Amino acid sequence: MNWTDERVELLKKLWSEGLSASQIAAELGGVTRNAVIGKVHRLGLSGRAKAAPAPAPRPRKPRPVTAVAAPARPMVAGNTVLAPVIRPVIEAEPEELPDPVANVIPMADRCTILDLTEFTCRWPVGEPGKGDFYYCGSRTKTGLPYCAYHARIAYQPVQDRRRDRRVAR
DNA sequence: CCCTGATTCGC
DNA sequence: GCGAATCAGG
Repeated sequence: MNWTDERVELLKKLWSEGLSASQIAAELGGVTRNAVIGKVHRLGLSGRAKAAPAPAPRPRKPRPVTAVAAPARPMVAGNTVLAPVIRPVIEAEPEELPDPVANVIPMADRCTILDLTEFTCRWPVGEPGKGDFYYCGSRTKTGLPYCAYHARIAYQPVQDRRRDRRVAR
């Protein structure tokens, strides 16, 4: 590709409009950004007036939404009042979430609210007051109120939980 | 590591 | 004159 009058005019126009050298190169086609910059200098139109405030502030990747603290309802187990469940703010990648099908809680682990300790997973299953309501009861992840499986679900952004449910159905 | 423009220098 | 390579910087 050679610098025809036409291409030079387009270069001048785009450069004055504040496009970056690489953008102009892509627009023209057949040249690299180095070629554009070189030409710009040879034409003596370096140092643009004002356009392009900052060198193309690129859009930032949207962060995964972080989980919000759950309502702090004290849990009672026998004489022991368990600390309210506070959900730490943790970022989780949706891809890392466990397979919902794998959520089979062994009968041996299931327990009522009375059986909960700081070492049993407090993930509720079913509706309170209904017949089949129980807690996961698996060994908790150290320092967390849930087992490894439910911790990952608990700290997943709400939007993603909703999406997963839709997909699973 | 993505990008920016500036400069150099062999062609 | 051209532009790849390189540099300095955001």
